[in-house]
Amino acid sequence: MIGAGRRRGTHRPGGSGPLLPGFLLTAVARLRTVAATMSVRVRIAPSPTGDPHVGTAYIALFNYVFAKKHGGQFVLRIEDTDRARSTADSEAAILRALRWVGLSWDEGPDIGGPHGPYRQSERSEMYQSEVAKLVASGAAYRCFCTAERLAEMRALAKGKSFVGYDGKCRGVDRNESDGRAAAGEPFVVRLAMPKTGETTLVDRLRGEVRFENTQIDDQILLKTDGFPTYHLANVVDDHRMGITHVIRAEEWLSSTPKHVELYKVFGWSAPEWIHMPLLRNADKSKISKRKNPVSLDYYRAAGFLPEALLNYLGTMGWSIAGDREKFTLAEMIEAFTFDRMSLGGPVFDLVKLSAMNADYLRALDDSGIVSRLREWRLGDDYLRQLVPLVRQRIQRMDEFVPMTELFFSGDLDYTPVAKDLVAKNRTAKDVADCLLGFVEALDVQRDFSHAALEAAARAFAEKIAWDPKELFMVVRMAATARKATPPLFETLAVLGRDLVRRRLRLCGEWVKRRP
RNA sequence: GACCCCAUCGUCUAGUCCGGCCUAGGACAAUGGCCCUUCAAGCCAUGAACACCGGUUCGAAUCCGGUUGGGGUCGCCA
Repeated sequence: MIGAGRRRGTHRPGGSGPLLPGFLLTAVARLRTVAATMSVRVRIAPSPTGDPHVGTAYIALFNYVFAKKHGGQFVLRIEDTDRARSTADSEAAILRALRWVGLSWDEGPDIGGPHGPYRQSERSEMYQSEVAKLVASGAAYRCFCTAERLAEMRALAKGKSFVGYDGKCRGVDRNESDGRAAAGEPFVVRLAMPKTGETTLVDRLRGEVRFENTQIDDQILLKTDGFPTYHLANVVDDHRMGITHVIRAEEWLSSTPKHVELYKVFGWSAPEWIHMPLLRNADKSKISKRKNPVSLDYYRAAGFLPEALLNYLGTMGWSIAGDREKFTLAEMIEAFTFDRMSLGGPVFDLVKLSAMNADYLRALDDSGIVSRLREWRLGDDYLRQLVPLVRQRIQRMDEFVPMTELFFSGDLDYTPVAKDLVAKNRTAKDVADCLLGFVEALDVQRDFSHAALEAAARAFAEKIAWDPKELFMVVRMAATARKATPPLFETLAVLGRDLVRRRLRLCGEWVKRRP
């Protein structure tokens, strides 16, 4: 039943009963299509908790293209409900990176729009008032369980078929619940999922997907701190912002029934669901920073052209035609349809991306390449950062290029420093663990000034009980493949977080692999 | 483990909806050659896949079922 006609356009939720004659059906379908065409509104909703992710650009691209194809709007919304991890810095980096790849939005936190604010942290009252309605109607309830109890519960459920929340507080009497809340006892609010039956949804790419309700636990909607979880905020905002199509990564598919239930209890009509395949590492697991560079800033720093990256992302799961893989954004919009999606998770392949980048680079004329090089690292700004690092060392200008070569390279060859990398009192594993551990520390180090880096390095040295000097030397060699360099932290600061982390990780892995 | 999704060359994919035109096409990578002072580029060529089993059918990569395999989710993260 599901098999027939799925994933090839023919699939449309809604009435198609045999009650209408064919020509009328066609007319209705046409009307519906026109209506949908006029009203398409989609969004990308990144969480500002880290580096701008290549997966965000991927999903944003398909949202953008779909919106433009149908003359609709593409909205950028910031999902910063995780107060502990969200940073303004990360948000700015995400916007900058998205703009760098060539995407733009019709509404967003930076440009405003009729459905603002576009930052969830500024919409708290909306979630509060919406969730109050659910509690009043009994569709949601307060849960007073402590984190400790939940952890115990999960430990107990390990290996069992159901591992979600056991519903303990669902039976708490309303008066008691009100009283405890009034008395200041901390609580979260959970959605009271139906305990029987099933929830079905129609995914544009897969057709009907069904879930037994017994498999779905009572999702937290409001956290103890009063902030909403993704599930609540996303549904409330999508509804209020008039989002018609939710185009997001497949990892959301299993929580979609919770969202479907939320739309139901709110009495709102749900958007169309479109779950995109996940970008993968070479081993087919979900793309991750340990196995792939995932920061858009890395791709920029590594000299990829944004239009090449965007084109490549457009070939991930989608094809414009059987024998064609190079196309512009405009061509993609022109040709776009979800009917040409394939659902196997595409492996993100740097080698193929590089080949495509080569095509784009070589298609430029000479001065085109020159201006790209200037935008990249051969501009005054970058050169000026280099000068303080070499002015004490330079005697003639002809030494500048060889002296600063490492600031213009990508991945390095560590063979020349191989024997020095692992000191006599250390094993290769020590050094690799150290490097990889330091990279993890740098992942959350947004301030990349030399002073902040030095503080971070000293703290890390203490943590792993290494002499700071030894750590500094290992980091120096990993970041530069040399033993003699300009001052370490100034060097790292100029190289930037993406290049530094990439080199340190590669060096760590290289050391580990070496016999 | 439970639930959900997926399944064509090593990788990205075309073909699958509407079964025959598929001795399965293109691209990246690989290999060999041509070109060339060298390298790169370019050009030519080669190897490389319908996961498996069963069913439906005159005919299946294509439809159905099962198996296997891979992935995702199971957070007061998104």
